[in-house]
Amino acid sequence: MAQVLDRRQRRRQETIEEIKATARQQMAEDGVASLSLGAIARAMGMTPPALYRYFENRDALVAALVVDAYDSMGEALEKSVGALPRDDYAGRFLVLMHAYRGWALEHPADYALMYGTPAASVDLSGELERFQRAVMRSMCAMVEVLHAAYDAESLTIPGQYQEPPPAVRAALTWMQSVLSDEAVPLGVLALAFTTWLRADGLIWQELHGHLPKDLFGYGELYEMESRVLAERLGLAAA
Amino acid sequence: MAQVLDRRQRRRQETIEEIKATARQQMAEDGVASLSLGAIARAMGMTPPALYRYFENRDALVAALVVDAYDSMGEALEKSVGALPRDDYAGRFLVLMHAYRGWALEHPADYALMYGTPAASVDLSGELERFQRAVMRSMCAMVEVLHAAYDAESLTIPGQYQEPPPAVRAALTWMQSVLSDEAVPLGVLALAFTTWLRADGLIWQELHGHLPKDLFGYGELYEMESRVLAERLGLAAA
DNA sequence: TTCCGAAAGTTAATACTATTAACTTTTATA
DNA sequence: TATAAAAGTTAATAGTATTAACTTTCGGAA
Repeated sequence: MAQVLDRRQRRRQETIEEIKATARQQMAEDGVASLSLGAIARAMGMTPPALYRYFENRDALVAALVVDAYDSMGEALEKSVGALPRDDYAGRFLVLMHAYRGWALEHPADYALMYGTPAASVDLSGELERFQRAVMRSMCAMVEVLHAAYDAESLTIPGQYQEPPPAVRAALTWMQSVLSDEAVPLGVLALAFTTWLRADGLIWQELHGHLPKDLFGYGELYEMESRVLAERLGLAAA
Repeated sequence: MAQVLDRRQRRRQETIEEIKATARQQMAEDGVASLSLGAIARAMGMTPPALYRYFENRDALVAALVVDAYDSMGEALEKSVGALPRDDYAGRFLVLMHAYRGWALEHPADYALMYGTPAASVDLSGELERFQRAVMRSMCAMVEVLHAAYDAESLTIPGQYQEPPPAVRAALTWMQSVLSDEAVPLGVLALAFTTWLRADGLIWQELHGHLPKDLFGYGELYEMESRVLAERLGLAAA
């Protein structure tokens, strides 16, 4: 009995993965906006209503794709710093920044899903926690790098970050709890957070901005900003 | 004859404005994604096909809304610095940053239109130049403030910004030409650009991020970042 | 081996969307 | 007042998500 259910559930899981894979492929080809259940079903040799056996509706599928995207990104980030020695703080920081943009450029549709407007329409109530944890996972790698540098006294935290205003402090404390790492100083969290947001601004502009893409040396600009940041943070190289 | 056309064209222009106003209102209420020609027509007491007398298609309407949004934002930014004396560089900078976020929070739908994914699907060929000029207008105010500070030797430009890599240099030169202000140093342009992008990252996260909004002191975080930035740029107060 | 029940998938239908074509009304003037 | 263009209508097409009802498939139990 148990085996049977396992078997069926395995096939079911395979179908779910195939649906998501097909959806990702179509997003990559025609953009996020044109993600169509009909097109997905057609590509899989099914009829559209069959998809509702696997996802409650279109939004549920999108939500699943978003969570997957965060996981994929988190994995890529974690892998990127793995090769470098733990005390090469500057190196790990730069590799992480580079990997962040690299992942975004390799998965533009997923990135658009994570940070674009469609995500706002998606209902996340119910699995909100799982979602927020997925978001925080992508921050985790940066927090680790900065935390290690902090412990080695190789991180200069601006004064304002050490004594943040109360509302900011509350937010950072919440982050601490989600990361389940009460030891990480709030200043480190603040730096990690604003660093990612700065990267987001640059990458989003590169992917979806209205300035001539071919002309703009976004890659060099990004690397330049990363180096400036590493220097300012006082991160030591190995 | 001329009067007739003028009269007709004026009525036509009024209808166009009414369409855009209705669209903006609906976006504000139900989000950008649910912008529907049918709903707009219904609210105006028309039938949907009538709208095609004024806009070639849905994308053309969206494009017009985006250009309008950039203009509105540019105007708000210009107005914000108007009250302060020209030599209060830090004050003008902070007011500008504050006005930027303020406008975004007051016009979330327009902001989503400018930076969100729907804009990417919109075809801008044809009026590309007009569009890019609209984008650059919002940068203009920041460039002016920093340029004035630069001339007064009250702006510290990081070394990397003064000697940017070639591809970045090309982009900045292009910006110079669009701003039709060849005199503004490239370092100032680079600073203005990256400053806006940083603001974008914060604001976008505040509006469309997946972290608990009520908990996050985005306002205080933004002001904090602005102050840190002003200090780092070496901007002098009046 | 047959039979049963659940899972998976189908067809048909509803309600929405943008868009085009063809037709009608309105409008402003020559 | 007749005319021509502008503005708006109805009708139709093709696409979307979604639900309901029906059918097939599948895996195990009697």
